Amino acid sequence: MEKGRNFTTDFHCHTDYKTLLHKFKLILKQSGLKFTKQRELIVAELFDADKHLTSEELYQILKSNYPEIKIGIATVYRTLSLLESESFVTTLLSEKDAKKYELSLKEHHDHIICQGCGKIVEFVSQEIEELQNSIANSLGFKVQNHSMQIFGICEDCQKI
Amino acid sequence: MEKGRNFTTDFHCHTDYKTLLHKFKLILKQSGLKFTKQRELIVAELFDADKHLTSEELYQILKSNYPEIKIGIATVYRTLSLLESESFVTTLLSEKDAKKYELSLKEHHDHIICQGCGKIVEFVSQEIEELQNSIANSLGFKVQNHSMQIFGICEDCQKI
DNA sequence: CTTATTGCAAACGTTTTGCACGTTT
DNA sequence: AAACGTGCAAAACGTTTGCAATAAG
Repeated sequence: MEKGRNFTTDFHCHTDYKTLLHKFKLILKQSGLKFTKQRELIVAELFDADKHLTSEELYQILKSNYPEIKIGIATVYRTLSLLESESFVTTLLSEKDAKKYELSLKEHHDHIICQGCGKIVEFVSQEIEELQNSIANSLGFKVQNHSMQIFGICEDCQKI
Repeated sequence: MEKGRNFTTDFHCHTDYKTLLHKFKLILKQSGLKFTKQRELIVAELFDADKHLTSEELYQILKSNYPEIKIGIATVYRTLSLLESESFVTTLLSEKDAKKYELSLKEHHDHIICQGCGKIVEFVSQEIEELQNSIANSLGFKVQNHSMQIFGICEDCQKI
């Protein structure tokens, strides 16, 4: 953690593509599901993506990167739902647009979103995490998950 | 704040209906907008509601409580958008359903949502608020707003 | 009398579904 | 061969919009 900061924006990606694919195949096998070309490419593109993707964005990327294979948007939706239910991807709800997905490769983190340009910065604060857990416990809840977004204007957009 | 807790679930509602309505009329007048029966009833029902409402729920309540007046769902959507842009209501995005609205009568607060029964408990932690602001500032963001939801299983649902 | 607001229905963007065909196991 | 997955098109869902009629200021 950087000096003087009570949070970090520095995440470690624990997983390489080979390990990820193996984990994915394992999940499929355990549920009696099949490993298809379409599912493979969806995971591959999520791995390569450097940002959160909507189903539509992912679909367009797949069509343009792999013109030789057939893919329908329904398959993208179905696969993302599957991945979400397996906690293989993390979902970000947005005010205006569609759901956005990213692989759950990184450590858990929260998001700060610029309302000007849509830029997303990820961060995690151990202090906040602990407070959230302590609050939920006091209220008798067993925590499954949480999401926190800060909405604001980033440095660049403030200059405009 | 209760002893031994680093948060509170005890909010004060600063505003009675008369004051609320006056504030609403003022907003309308300042924007050159008109005070209509439909807008009045929407605000009245939001005031009476003891939970977050979707546009559809609010529409159904209005039709059943006031069968004598005409109301269309488009008006409910338009009015909620107006109220949202004036920060008169607070919006809660949900994973599955539509947007949910509540009047911004209470102090700012966050939500913990039971995935079993949908129950929503509101809370606020001054410590978390301060940490959020300090993180955003360090990242160069000017904070406009933030939302935090914890998802879990409430005490009752854990027994089932 | 002017302007904003309404209800309606049609349009919209996102997501889901039914189905016949294809692929994986 | 059996079971699951696929693309396609249609449907579903929440939400927005164009419009002619209506109500507020």
